[in-house]
Amino acid sequence: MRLLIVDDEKLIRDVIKTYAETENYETVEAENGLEALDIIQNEKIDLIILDIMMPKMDGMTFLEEVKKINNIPVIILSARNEEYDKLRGFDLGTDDYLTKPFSPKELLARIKAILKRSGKMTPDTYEYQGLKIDYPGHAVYIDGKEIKLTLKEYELLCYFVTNENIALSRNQLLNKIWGYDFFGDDRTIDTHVKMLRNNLGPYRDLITTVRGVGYKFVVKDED
Amino acid sequence: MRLLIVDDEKLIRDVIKTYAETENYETVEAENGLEALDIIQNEKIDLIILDIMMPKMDGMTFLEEVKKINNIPVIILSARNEEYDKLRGFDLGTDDYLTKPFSPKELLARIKAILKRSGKMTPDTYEYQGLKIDYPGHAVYIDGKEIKLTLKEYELLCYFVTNENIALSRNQLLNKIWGYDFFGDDRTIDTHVKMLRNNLGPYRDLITTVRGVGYKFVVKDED
DNA sequence: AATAAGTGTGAAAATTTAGTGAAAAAAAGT
DNA sequence: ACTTTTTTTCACTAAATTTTCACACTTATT
Repeated sequence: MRLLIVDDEKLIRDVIKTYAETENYETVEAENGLEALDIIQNEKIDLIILDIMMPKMDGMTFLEEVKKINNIPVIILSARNEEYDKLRGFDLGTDDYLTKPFSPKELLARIKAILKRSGKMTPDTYEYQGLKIDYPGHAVYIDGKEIKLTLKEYELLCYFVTNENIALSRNQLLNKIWGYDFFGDDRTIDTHVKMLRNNLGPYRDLITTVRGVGYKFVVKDED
Repeated sequence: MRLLIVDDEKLIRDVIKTYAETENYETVEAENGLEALDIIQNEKIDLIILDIMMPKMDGMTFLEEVKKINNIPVIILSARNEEYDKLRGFDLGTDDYLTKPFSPKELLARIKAILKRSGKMTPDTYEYQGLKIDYPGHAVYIDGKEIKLTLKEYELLCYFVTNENIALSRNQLLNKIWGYDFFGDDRTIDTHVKMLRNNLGPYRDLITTVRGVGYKFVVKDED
């Protein structure tokens, strides 16, 4: 879950960021509407927290733009009694409104609520047949029995399952799991895939090789 | 029900006290954080009403201490428009926030609400097999015999048990237990975990290490 | 069939990480 | 002021993880 925090005051951004991170949300910050627009066009953002009072491109204008471009839910922050009326006209369908000063608890509660109803809740487990990943517990089970994976193997598996049926190049895997600053050997991945496959036992074939590209985690729809 | 009112202005304490008593709450007063800390360590308090702006030990510091020591719910009072970073100390669990000037009626409503839900939500003991934590008493028992833990060990254990089966990163532990302003060594945690494990004796294995991440308190469901 | 390119794999080497005891530093008691 | 306790840092070790690499193997191409 990635939240975009749009506020011109760094202090407020920081506070929100701090609390958001305790709930394991990733955060991205923007200090004005222009910056924010740029971000939502280039990154995947699940929810925007927007201070309506800002210099440069003000909140209202930004909000209009967002609603044109796509449907990311927005939580609007505003000083009490400020432009509440202006917001009337808005379709607050997926959105929420909060007056300052607000308690972080309240904000987090609303974030949770909105993400939930917009169907974007991160599930905390993944399951496919007898394969189960318990994300909070950092654990993987096969037919109910925990299998022990190293961190890299675990990360690899998680990345695979969030990209079911998509071929992932070695480069993609390196960048996402090892980070952009890894300058080692491509083939390191192969070794990790090997070990992951071994650990997956009966499910080892879910990871297929895409020759000349990389690997793919293949699952069949089970309707 | 005993409420602790922490505010440097006697006038406000008196107002709150008066109203609280109409609802048959007992009240205890403190005019600064130090005094208040002393009280919560020596008396049974069910709810704290805390003015965030105070001399001596200010409200935030006090709040952090309270949250470390035990789990008493807090209603925070604050002048409107006061800086938001003051909100930082929130434990988002059981607290509430109220801006001055507030109506006594509103305050009482929140008191009632919090006491109601904290009555249900905050059990005052934790038990798993022969391991028992007595929160109000700040004590831990193994098979009925008290074991003596240092404060950090106790805090660590409490945080673990409230996050059963969830892998906790060192960072998370540092932030939650040491506070966001601790800039020491990661490995300090390891040492404390070591000591906690030693003290847990037969239950030492409940704390498992999650390599590359941190630690996890693992309990098996006992249906 | 020969060749080239890409992949699987086992094992060794390099690196990282966690457990630990002991010392230093800080805090609390007396 | 002194002792005791708690907390933190640190260095060393053992162990686990990660990476590299050589060689066997597979697949695609000519």
